[in-house]
Amino acid sequence: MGKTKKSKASIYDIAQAVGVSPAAVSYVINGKDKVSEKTKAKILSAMAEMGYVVNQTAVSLSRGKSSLVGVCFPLNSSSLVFSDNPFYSEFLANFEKEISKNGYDTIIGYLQTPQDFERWIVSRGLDGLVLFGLYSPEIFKIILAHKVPFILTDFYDPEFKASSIRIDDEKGGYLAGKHLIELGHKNIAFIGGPVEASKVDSKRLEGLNAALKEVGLSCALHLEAPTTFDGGYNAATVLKEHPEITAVFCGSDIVAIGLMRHAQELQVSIPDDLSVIGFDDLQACTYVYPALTTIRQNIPLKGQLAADNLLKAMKGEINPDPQTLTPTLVVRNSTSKPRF
Amino acid sequence: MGKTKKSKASIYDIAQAVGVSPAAVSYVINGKDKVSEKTKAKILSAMAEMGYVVNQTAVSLSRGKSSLVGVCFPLNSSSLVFSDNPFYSEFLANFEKEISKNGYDTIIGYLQTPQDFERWIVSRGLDGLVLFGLYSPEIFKIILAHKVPFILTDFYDPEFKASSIRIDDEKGGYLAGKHLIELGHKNIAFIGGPVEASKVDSKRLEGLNAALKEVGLSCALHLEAPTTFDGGYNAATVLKEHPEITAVFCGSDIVAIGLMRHAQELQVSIPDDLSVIGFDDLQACTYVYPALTTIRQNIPLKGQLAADNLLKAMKGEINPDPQTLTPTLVVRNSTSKPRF
DNA sequence: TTAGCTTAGTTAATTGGTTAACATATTTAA
DNA sequence: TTAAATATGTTAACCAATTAACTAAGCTAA
Repeated sequence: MGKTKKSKASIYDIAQAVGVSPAAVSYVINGKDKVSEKTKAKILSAMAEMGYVVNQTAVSLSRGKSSLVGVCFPLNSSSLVFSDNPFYSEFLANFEKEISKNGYDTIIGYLQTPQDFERWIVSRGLDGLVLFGLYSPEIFKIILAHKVPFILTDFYDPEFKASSIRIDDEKGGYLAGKHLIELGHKNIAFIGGPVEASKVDSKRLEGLNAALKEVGLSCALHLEAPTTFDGGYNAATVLKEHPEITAVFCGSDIVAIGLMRHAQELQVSIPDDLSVIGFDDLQACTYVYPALTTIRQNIPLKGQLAADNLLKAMKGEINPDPQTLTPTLVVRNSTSKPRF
Repeated sequence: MGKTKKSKASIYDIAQAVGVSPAAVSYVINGKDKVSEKTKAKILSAMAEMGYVVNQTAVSLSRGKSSLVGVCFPLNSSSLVFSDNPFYSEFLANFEKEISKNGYDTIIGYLQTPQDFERWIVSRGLDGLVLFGLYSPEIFKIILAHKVPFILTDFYDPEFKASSIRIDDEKGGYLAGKHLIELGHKNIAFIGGPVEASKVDSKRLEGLNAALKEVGLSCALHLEAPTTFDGGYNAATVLKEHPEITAVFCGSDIVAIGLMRHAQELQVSIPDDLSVIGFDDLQACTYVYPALTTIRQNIPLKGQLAADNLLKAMKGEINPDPQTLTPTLVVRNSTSKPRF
């Protein structure tokens, strides 16, 4: 057996080895210009030799900053949202990559009650928060009360003085409409979430309507359906009763995928009998047959921007205007000219 | 303006308000039986009134335990793995749910170098680690050197004295083979990852072979393909040249989905001309047409077991035998009797 | 020459909670 | 009636950093 090495070297150990005070070591670690080059070199080499790694816990306690940010996925919505959607893995990976460059670590939470939230935020002393979608007023009260910088994703309310990131849903809807119109469709339907629940979908519908209006058309049919595979699946039966409709714009890819699936089972050929366009550009768009034409949002960019905005927010730079990403049209095989 | 409340109450504040020592407050918080009911009640009510929330950072520092566990997704593999696979969101959600019940928070990391790893583990003082798949020997050396309890997921090496969770790949392969045999198939192909890279897939192939051997058959064709949509897509051309093959078992759903897609483009009808069975049971299995028959692994259970095993490992209870989950057959519409 | 400024450090309080060791007061047992 | 045991606390060292305030030596300029 060799010497029993202490499992972790502290600045005290380094200081003792070099023969200086712990403060000197701390100054070197933090790049403060208070130590001579000679001493600095000695400290640095002792640190390397002894395998020194800073104890973030101690730093957090003494500085009153945790260098920890929380990303929260609410549990009150349908659990489908998380497991269905590669969106979250992809967002998280890109967010983490960016925020970790700045020395922050990411903690995740699936919280339900305001009490859970408070415990989570306060006990860990989170420096910042990323919130998805809508939370209850009680939860917002907690967040606001503790003055934790936070950013909103896929949700925007002018009432909140917070940075937020969203996609230009209206423009997305417009692009979808334009695409269908250019293909020659006249009777276009929209399938989206219940209006009061999904502001996002109603914006997408507005965009569609704007495109239709430009050419003197209007939405032929507006179906409400939950934002799930089954929601789209069930909508197919209604569509089957409206043979005059030659194209559908779905507020989400997942709905479009469910719709296509059932349509095919009902002998409705896509895109020959019915053109379908979605929104999001999930990976699954390329798996389905025919591959789904859709409006793409750039998820990696969203993750990166979320990190950038949160970093700014933590410095007190809050941009009350939502940061809006521009969606793009991705044409695949689920849309074509109408038959007649 | 009201009174300027201190932003966070500490045990000192509580102690002062009640007129006891901070230690008494600490004992109450930790349920130590050292304080009279009367005093305890006073402390508890002061805590409630002053909105006391424990400072985990201070607890971590003084106890030398962070109550933080890390879940690490390696970056060196194809990024597809993460964004393609709802597996990770789903695993994470269930893992977090279970581990948070025991007072741990989850921190995520996408680490690359051994140095990144070391900084991550040591500086936050992580109490435990969840690792996915295979890491470099240098990274394992770091982990072992710091004696952090960890568990392995989807990877098992008897060399490591660590708990691990995997699925019974061999049994899964057997179930797939059995299903195809019972449908009457005689010429069955296998598509999987390169043998040296994917131990998992070779186990699955072994299971298939075992089932075939029971009825005096053997694998008609073994194709190697990367575990991606494109890997499956490209394999379809080879299969087209082998009309005698009536069924394929793919080592992963994603490969099966790519294969089905191209097969349909090549006018190979599924399941009439070719039965396809996958492995994993991704959500996408129900999106594709026809819905994919597959071997299911119970992801929520996997997340929960990962948490349970990690909790045990942190108590020093390491089970060197891998914990093996049993896969099940999920029959959908991509498999049927062969035409002839 | 001497007051004043740098440079290169050190000292010690602070962050919030834990816990071993100690101190009384009260109960119990002999 | 005492000694021992129990109940109910308090004190203070400790965890690993940070940082304001202090110090001493060396240098500069008038």
